[in-house]
Amino acid sequence: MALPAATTLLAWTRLLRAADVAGQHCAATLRTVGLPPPEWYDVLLALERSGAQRPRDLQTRLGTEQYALSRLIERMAKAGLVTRTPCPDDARGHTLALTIQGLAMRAAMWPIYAEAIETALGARVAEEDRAALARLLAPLAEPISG
Amino acid sequence: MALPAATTLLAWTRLLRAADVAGQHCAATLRTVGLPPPEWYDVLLALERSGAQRPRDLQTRLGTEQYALSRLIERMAKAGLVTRTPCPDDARGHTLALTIQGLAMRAAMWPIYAEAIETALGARVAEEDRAALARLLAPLAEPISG
DNA sequence: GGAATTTCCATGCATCCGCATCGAAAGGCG
DNA sequence: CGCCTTTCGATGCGGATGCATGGAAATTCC
Repeated sequence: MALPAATTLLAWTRLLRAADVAGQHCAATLRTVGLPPPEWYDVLLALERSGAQRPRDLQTRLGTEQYALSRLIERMAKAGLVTRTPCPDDARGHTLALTIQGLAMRAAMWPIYAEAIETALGARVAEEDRAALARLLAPLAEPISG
Repeated sequence: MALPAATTLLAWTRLLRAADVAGQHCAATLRTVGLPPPEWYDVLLALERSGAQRPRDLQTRLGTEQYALSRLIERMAKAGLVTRTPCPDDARGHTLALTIQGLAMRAAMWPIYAEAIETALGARVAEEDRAALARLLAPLAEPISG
């Protein structure tokens, strides 16, 4: 295994820094207006887009750790945004579904979240560069050794 | 403020995902061989490269939150990797310096860390693409509105 | 010089995360 | 069927994080 080239190290530090800056900005923006953090949005969106589903499916879709998702779901259920109903054909699990409030919350979060994304990324990179960036990041967004 | 374009959203999701995948891989690699997490490396490297310095300087250099750095330093001091000596010309603060063990720890971490970076990034993106990626990420790694 | 402000660092508290593990159900296999 | 392995989801526990705040020293301003 070769040691990293200079371009690798530069890309590495910038990748981590850029994601941190952007992520923090979004989380902070949502928080200052009293809305839940971005990961709640991801769950709400996934349930809205792909319909009611089991935690395992959500876990694969979002790429979160099992225990992290378990507790995230618990908090969101406590907040009345999702429901956990027993799964008919697998008594181990349950089916997650959005509530009306969950649907409303996603709708309420979107404008704020969208503007934060625009500020953190859209407004700072030209259109053609964003396309190139997305293309270059594609392989890195895949799980390692898969 | 315009809402995000499609390329913005794609770049956004991939940026966060890529950084998470890469960061997790590195942290996990270090942990499985019993070494401290990546942020310890960053502190050790900064102290080695730029010499003894105050927490504030380190904070600016690394872009961490003040309280996070304060507690990180405390853990590293407890582990014997850095020392905190009273600052001669500012009685509020102190000067951070590497110990011999801190120097040794950075040296011990580097091969493992480097290989993890190579696996997570270097081996998955071509040389010319890494250069392009670093260039495209440069503006995003800067603090927002600064 | 003295008061108000700002900078520097630490910390109480609640929350969240990571790891390991657990209980329960499903699936595989003789 | 009875046993063993795998999958699903929750959780105890220690530790890390974020937020707010605190205290102390430095700086600014009059």
